[in-house]
Amino acid sequence: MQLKIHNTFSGKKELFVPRDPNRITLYACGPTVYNYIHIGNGRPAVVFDVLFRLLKAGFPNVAYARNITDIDDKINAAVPDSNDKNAAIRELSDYYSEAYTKDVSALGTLTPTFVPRATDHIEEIIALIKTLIERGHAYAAEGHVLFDVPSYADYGQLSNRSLQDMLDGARVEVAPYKKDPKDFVLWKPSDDKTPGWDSPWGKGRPGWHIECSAMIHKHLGPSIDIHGGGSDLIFPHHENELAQGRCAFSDEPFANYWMHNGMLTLGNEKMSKSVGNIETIRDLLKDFRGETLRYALLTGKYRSPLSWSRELVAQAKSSLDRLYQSIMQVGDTTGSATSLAYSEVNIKDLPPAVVKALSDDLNTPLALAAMHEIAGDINKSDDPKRKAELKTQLLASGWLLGLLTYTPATWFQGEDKREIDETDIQALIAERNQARSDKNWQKADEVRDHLLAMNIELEDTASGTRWKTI
RNA sequence: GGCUGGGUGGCAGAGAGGAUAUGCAGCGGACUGCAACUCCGUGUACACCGGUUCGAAUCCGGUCUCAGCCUCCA
Repeated sequence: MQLKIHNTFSGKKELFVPRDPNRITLYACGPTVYNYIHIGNGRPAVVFDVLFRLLKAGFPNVAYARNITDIDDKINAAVPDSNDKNAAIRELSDYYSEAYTKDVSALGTLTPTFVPRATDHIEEIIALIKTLIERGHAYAAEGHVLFDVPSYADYGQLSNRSLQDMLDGARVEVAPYKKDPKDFVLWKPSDDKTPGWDSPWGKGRPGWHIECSAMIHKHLGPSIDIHGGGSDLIFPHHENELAQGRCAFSDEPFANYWMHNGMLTLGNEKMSKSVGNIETIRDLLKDFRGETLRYALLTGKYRSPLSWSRELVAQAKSSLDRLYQSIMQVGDTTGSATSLAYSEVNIKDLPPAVVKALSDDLNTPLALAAMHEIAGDINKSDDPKRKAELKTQLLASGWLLGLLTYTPATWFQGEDKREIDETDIQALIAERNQARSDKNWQKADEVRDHLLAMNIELEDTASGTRWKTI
């Protein structure tokens, strides 16, 4: 597979050369769990899920880790003071951790190979901090341990900024125990109301950044192929992860390729909790299927900002309808019914246009266009054998993008929005068809309008009358 | 101020020196009892100003403008 990846580190599109073709390693930053995630948080989950699927189709073994950060001061702050605040914090992070998994699963993401949680890796984190101190890249001060930024000459390489740039207009926190204003916290002291673990530096908890370095090391190794996340993580999160990884583990690149997805905007501004312009996946799922949301997320290239709107989702729904319509046209009797049957598909059995698009730095809009070409060919062909072949291609492509997971019947006749049950629909259709054979058009139209008022649309085909929920 | 990446038809969004992107919506036609689905047809689209070139939306320079990061953020 000739996969090209835009590498944030070099700022260029590069040919992907695995460290070991027999074990591809991919890490994507997951959420800090203290509330429901919004659709912008879902983007990296979906984008790196597509990458995971593509890699799986091209390589025998792909190890994909997507972490959950369940120790953070924002989580602590989200819980009111109480007798057992620690237990309450744990409960909260457990709850939102499950909510996260549920939400991204609704977006059709596969379960990653590893879903490590920060609090399950305190030992590794402490060991990592020890190593950094031993190697002269970190120091303890007043119960804290700090990373010594000036000790790492390459600091700033990933985010392409010089130390001087960072100081200009800097809003870095200047604490008395810091040797340098840019030094960042690896470990900080905890009081009784804050979760903490015993450590050589007293009871405390890890800072942000260090948990990712530790989990990557444990599950994937000292160096990995691809590290991904949102573009807002480039600095400082990934820069710091990189510094920790390089200083602790090896002189090899911490990650060979860094990939960053662009932000979703809502109303000309980045969707973010602090601005308040968010749409949670929970809320969106009340009106749309997860697959529709996923399609909407994939209509833009992952690196570009994507302006989110209900209209975008509505367009995604119509576009998916077209794909499902063409599959339905072939009929359920021929071949597999959904893309789920193609989970073991190999790159060589997929439509070249789709593979080519995705291999070019995950060009999902182009891949979707290729799928629509296939759908159009299905509709235009009158050779049943050819249609069946094309349907196979379409569904296999669907697997790669995580779409077309429904049977057409379920897609169009799903129960989520229906206000009438199926037997009644069938009875009304029979009534209307009787009226039609009597050439009682007025009656026939009345029945059709009646159904339409209940969001049921009819299609008279050569093989009978079909209905769908709109 | 520094660093990124953008500005494409009503909307979304690819492409990237000479090509029909694709989808949604609209319009005309075929099919249909009428529709729906589907098919066929349909858009002087590439922010602006210069330059390079036989030829530029695509390259170069400048202008305007938008978003992101520089602080927690996906």
